[in-house]
This record gives sequence, structure tokens and C-alpha cells, in this order.
Amino acid sequence: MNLKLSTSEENYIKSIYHLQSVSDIVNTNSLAKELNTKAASVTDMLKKLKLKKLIQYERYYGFKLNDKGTQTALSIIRRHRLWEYFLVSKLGFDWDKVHIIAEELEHVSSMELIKKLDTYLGNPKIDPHGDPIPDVNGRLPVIKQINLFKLPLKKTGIVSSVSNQSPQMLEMLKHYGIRIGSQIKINKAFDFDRSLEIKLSKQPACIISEQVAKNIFVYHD
Amino acid sequence: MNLKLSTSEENYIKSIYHLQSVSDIVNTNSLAKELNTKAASVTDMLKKLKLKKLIQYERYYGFKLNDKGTQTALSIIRRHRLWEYFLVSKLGFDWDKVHIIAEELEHVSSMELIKKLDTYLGNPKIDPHGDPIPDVNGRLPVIKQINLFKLPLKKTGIVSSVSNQSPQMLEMLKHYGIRIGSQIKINKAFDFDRSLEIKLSKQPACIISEQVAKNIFVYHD
DNA sequence: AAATAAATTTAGACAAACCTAAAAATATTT
DNA sequence: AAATATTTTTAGGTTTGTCTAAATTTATTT
Ligand SMILES: [Mn+2]
Ligand SMILES: [Mn+2]
Ligand SMILES: [Mn+2]
Ligand SMILES: [Mn+2]
Repeated sequence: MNLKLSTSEENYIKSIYHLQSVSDIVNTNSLAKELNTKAASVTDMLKKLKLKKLIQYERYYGFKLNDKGTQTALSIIRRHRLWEYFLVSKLGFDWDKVHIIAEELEHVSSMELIKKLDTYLGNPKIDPHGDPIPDVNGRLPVIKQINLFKLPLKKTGIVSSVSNQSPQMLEMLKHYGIRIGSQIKINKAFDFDRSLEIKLSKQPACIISEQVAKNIFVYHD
Repeated sequence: MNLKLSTSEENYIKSIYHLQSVSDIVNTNSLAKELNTKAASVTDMLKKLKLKKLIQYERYYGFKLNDKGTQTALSIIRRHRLWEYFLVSKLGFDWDKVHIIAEELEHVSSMELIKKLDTYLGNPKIDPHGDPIPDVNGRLPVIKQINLFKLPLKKTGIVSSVSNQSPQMLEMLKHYGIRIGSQIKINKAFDFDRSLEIKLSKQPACIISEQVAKNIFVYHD
């Protein structure tokens, strides 16, 4: 039995992982929808993944990743997010364009490549969408992120994620020059409309509305 | 019929191109050998590539790339060599390790990715093995390279290729700090043993033997 | 407790890419 | 010109990953 996983097998493993982290009920249909395929194809693949000892699976009963499967998923997610980070920070892609490309790059199998890429990028801990990047051992860094409103005045935070990723929101953030990784400080909080005057490094201060601010999360030590 | 080429189809196209550039006699068997596959599989693929109008093919008679096929090949080679350049110049891989990895990366299909990668790398013209990188329009840059011995004294050349790529040779070059793309100048040529005193930017001058020098090719304007 | 609905699995097929073994075409000896 | 050798193609299979349609199991109504 082949040790190396195919692109398809990897995509299934990753999708199961994601569905599991969102809800406990991971079933054949939801997985089929996630992967743009049919329930019958999912069943076929579940049998194979069970044979490869990556999932627990009893027919009609349900399925979930076992330890080996979880580790595998984390390693694929690591590759995916490192590539996303590369595409944004080095090649200058907008963060809403990188997912589809990383979906292909994540399947390039060289261990050495990912090790060197990680070093080259400076061992980043969060990807351009604010999601944590698992380390070599599959451990997810704990990112103690707080809502921008909870950041004390005049204290520097680093933008770690944005909960609304609609094109409209991304357009605004781009206009303000706010990105994942940006250093941000609150100069003043206005009670009247809960707007905030913020200061980003190398940029003049500006004011953002409550609607924008409440979707921004930062971390600080 | 699917417009996008599969990884396999791309590998076949690229191999045909390479065999054609080496010898006129490109036949089923040589292609099978090049691709580590069997003659029967090659015949199957030749039919498909003909259907996709990438090759001229008459059974028992022979085959070759047509214009569309040649352009396709050059575009794959462009991706391959840009990735090789990236792996060496940015990630610090040794040049003898990058081919296998680029063999996978070349199949990632985003046009935008290659455009941005090219810009990021500074539009390089030669890959780490000294091979020319086709431009966006599939044109191969003409690299007027000369043997290091032909480089006039005190004139700067750029190392463009090395004809001996044995591990022993690569080890020596690494020790001297000589790489594809290095700026190199000849300070003095010794008649006694035909050794050369050379000067690389940011390095003290050093002397290389005739055996080493004769394998080094440079280009200069 | 039936009846009905929903979810899941099986049965059977298909395309892509590969294989082995045999047949057919072409090339080279004798 | 035959005989032999080489090259290439076909015939028929396999594996992977997909599909539709039908069967089976489980869940929800009535
Ligand atoms: Mn993927
Ligand atoms: Mn992401
Ligand atoms: Mn390849
Ligand atoms: Mn190369």
C-alpha cells in the first residue's frame, strides 16, 4: 500500500479536519459538498482512508480523523498557509487571491522545501487570513488575540485576523492600509459613535467606524 | 475536450521538446525511456496529444511538436526554470537539488503566479544550471556565452553555465563561492599551468586550476 | 408502529494513465 | 528475396477517482 498520499487523498483529509473543527457532525453529505463532489465518491474515499489508517470509519455510523490523520492534516495545512504567506508577503498578492493557488502548491511533497521556505519567511506564526500556521511537529501556536476594542489605548497590537472577509471589507482595509501583521495603535476612542482613531506605522492617523473595528482582531504580548 | 493540460500531458510535451533539441530522431522508444514508462503508454499519449493539436503524428511514421506544442513546451520550461532560480537564489538550495522539486512546481497553473514570481526574481535570464529562461512570449534569450579563458583580462563577466556538473565539481565551485550569476573578473593568467587568478565580487581574489576554469562559461556584453 | 423522508452505501460505468503480451509494420541481415 | 530483428501499435487489463441510479439503513413523521 502506497505511503505517499495523492492530491485527492490530501484534499479529503484536509476537508475532514476543517469540518471537524467547525462542528462535531461531519457526515458524508457535508464532506461531499465541501469537496464539490458526490456522496458516493466520498464513501469510496472513506474506505481507502480507513485502509490507510488515517480515519476511524464504520459504515452508516460516521467517521473522524485519528491521530495519524490529524497529524497529516496539520502538515498539509502548514504547507498551505506557508505558501499563502509567501504569496502575500513576497510576491505581493492580495490575500483574497492566494487560497486557490496555495490549494495546488500545498501538494508539492518535498520536506526540505517546506523547511527552507519556513526559514526564508522568518518562521511566521499566522497566515494572511489570520489563521495560525502549525509548526513542524503539527502544533498550532496559541494566538491570544483580542478584539481591537479591547486593545488598551496607546498600546501597540499586531493585526492577527479579520472576521469579515467580504470583498467590501477587504476593499476598505486595503484603503486604510490595514493588513494581517500591521502594527496598530489606538490614539483615541470616541464614545459618540464608538469610532476609533488609529495609527499604523508609516501612515498618518485615521478614523475607522465601529463596524470596521469590531471585525479586526489583534494580538499583543 | 479539456483545454487545461494534465501533469502527465505537460511532462510528455516537455520531454518531446528536450529530445527534439538534442537529436532529430525522436521516437517512441526514446520518449518512453526519457519518461521512465513503456512504449505502449507513449503511443496512447501520442494519440491524445494529436487530438489536442499539440503534435504532428502519423502512426509508424513519427511525431514532432507543432507550433502550439512548442509554445506550450516553452511555457512549461519557463515555469520550471523560474522555480529553479527561486529555489537556489531565495531558498538557498544547492543547484543539484532543485530539479526534482521544480518538476512538481512547474505544473502549478496560475499565470498570475508566474508573472509575479518573475518580477520578484528580477526577470532572470538564465537558470541555476546556466540554461536560458524563455520569456512570457516563449522567446529564448540569446546568451552569447564564452569560455572563461576567452574573457579579456580585467573585464567583468557573469557566470552563465558550468559544463561539468559532477558532485566533485559542484563541491569545488561552492568552496570558491562561484555560482551561476556570479560576477567574475580575471586578474591574471599564468602561462605555466594555465591557472587563473580570479576576483569575485565581495570576495578576496583566488586562483583556480585549468581543469576548473575550462568548465566555466561566462557572458558579457 | 407504519409510512415517509433523508442519509448513506453499493452496483456498475467511465476517463485517465499506466501496464503486459501479442500483432503488425518497418528495418536490417543473410 | 527471405529470414530475422527491431520498433511501434493494438488488445485487453489494472488502478485511481469520479459519476448516476438503485438499494439499504437510519431518522422523522404521522
Ligand atoms: Mn489542495
Ligand atoms: Mn489561509
Ligand atoms: Mn514535471
Ligand atoms: Mn535547470
